[in-house]
Amino acid sequence: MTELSPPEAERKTLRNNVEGRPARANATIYDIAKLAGVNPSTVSRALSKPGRVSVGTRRLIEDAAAELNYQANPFAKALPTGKTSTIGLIVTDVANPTFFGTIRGTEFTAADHDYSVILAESGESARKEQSAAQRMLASVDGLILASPRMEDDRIRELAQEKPVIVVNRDVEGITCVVPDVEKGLGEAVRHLAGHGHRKITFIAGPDASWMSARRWQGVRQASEWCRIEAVKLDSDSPTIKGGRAAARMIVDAGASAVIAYNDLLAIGLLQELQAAAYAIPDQISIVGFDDIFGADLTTPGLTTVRAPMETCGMEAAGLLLKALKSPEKSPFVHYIDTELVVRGSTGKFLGST
Amino acid sequence: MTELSPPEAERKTLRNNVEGRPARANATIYDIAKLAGVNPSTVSRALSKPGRVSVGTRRLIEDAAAELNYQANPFAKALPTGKTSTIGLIVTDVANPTFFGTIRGTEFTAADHDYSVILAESGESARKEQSAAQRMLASVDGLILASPRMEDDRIRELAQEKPVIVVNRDVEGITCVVPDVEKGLGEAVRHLAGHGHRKITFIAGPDASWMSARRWQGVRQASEWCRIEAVKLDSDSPTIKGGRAAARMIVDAGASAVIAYNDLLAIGLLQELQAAAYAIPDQISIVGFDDIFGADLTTPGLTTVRAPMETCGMEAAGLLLKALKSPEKSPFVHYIDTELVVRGSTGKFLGST
DNA sequence: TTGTAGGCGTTATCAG
DNA sequence: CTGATAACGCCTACAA
Repeated sequence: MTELSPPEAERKTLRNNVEGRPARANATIYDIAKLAGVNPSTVSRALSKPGRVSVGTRRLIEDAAAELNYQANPFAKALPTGKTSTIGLIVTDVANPTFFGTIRGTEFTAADHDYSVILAESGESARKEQSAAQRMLASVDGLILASPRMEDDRIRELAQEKPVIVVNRDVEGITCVVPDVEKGLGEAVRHLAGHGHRKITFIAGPDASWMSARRWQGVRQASEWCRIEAVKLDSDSPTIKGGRAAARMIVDAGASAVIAYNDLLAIGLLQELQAAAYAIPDQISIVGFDDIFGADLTTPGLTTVRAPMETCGMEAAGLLLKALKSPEKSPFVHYIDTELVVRGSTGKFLGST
Repeated sequence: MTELSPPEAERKTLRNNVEGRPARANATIYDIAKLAGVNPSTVSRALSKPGRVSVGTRRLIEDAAAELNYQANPFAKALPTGKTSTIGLIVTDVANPTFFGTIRGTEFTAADHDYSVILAESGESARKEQSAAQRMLASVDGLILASPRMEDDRIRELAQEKPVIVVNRDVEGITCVVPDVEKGLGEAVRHLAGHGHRKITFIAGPDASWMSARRWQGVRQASEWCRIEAVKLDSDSPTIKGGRAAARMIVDAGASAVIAYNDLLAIGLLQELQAAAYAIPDQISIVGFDDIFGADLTTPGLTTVRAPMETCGMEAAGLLLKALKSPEKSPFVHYIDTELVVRGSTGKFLGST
């Protein structure tokens, strides 16, 4: 099933080397040096800081490198310099659609700058998150923490070792990228108020989530401004299941309009309510948050506050890269605008039962 | 802007936190050696192959390591050994829900074995994919290619350098993990046939996609077996948009039942058809493939063939790790069962118009 | 069982 | 501008 005959000769040809050496292992600067007739250190220089070498030898070296199909060993490179050309990204849940955008954005701008991203998942656990971060620390130039669950102090400790960018949360002393919930939530509340709703129910996410607290605050403020009432209800988990479970609470609370901590919750709510023959939005209006993939797949489509996570990911990676170049900018919070996306799950309240 | 005063003394203090210091710069085996009063090489041994060292010194060393909060430098470790404890994962599109499962499964079992995964995206381009693979090659122990777009030969070339596992495609000579479309598709076709459909239209994915070809083949075979007709139609892109665009074709083709290359296509189709006032499934039955997140969010829910991608990811990572331990198992294709998930988008054909 | 001495592939610091 | 030569942190024969 595998090859039988000795590909010996063939191999030798493949690894075209000065003397037919086992060019197997990637060529090194020594090989190049030999081929170009210069000193290895000159090769290193020519390759890393061209300009500090004469044009002649430079071409010579570049040609040799090309011929040998040279590929610098990233580990050897990282050893003396400490720079790994890698950034670490930790998300709480790889399978949570919220993070797809973040992952993608990060990957995108990282690749764009010839950086690799190594990905880890914390599974919503502060402990796992921290150990993942710790493990990563040694092999990356910097870290992006998406919706971190660990304490502020831990994050600051990390940031003392390597540059850290936090997404989706505001940590004092750390540069953060966070969707500016106020704008979108303001739009949402006004939208609801404009449709005659006098009271808004907010379904919160996990207690540990900074974002949840922030969103609730946003809802409350906007409600105050609009002179309508706002109450908070807790959920088990920020998932579709959690949303379904929360449905009864909502009904019991006599809500006519609810804003959920996230789309998953909102979708679960929508499903359960519909299953119980409630008319959406006629009897209850539902607003989600995030505008994840699938938010427009429900019937009616989910009205939601869009948080452009891909932009956040790109922004975060960009900031991190910048921090790697010029150290120690004073940290700041970078806000990304959110906006209301109106679909079918919200409308005028047409009475109960 | 850098430090002014001689950090000499300070540094000394910072390191070796015997006195409760921060232990700033990572400790090395030298530090441990000093603290434990042994030779660095002994430390190395004690840490990597305990058992080749006396219990006494071992404890001594482990304690010292713990105290210094020692963390081996992965790069220094990788240099002499060549092992990186990292596996590379390349997907065509990070934002495509199909891959979420793969990513997650891979990350999961990798982390479980103390491996990191570094992620790259090819953007559907064989060229970008190959360059990504090439770049990665140097920094990983092995590679997982999810739905690769590059040619078989290129993949085999890669596999000659480092172990490679392919997901979602069958490449001769390479260990692959592929959903066994036959079973699920067979169920789907029988399901449709059982509902009176005599002709099935398959909407294909990208030409370059091995999977698309395979699925079409599966549909054709099952149709033959069921004695019904099967025709193939091409799509622009395997996305919701592509699905919407294909709607007219479908109608023109007079299809009563369609099986789409993937769920995205199916959802797009569903949306567009509904927008044109077609009744689903009364006038047209729609079957997707993958059972991505969101497939059950549509109304009616999408009947689809579920491909358990998370399992595939775990399987792939597992196989790769195994290949890393014991080299050169003969490659084989590992099939993962697919199954039909019946939801609301399929049913009896109730006549046209 | 433990210490000695090289080496892994690059970069960086000096001289020349 | 270029060539020696010493790190970088760890591994591994080989010797003691």
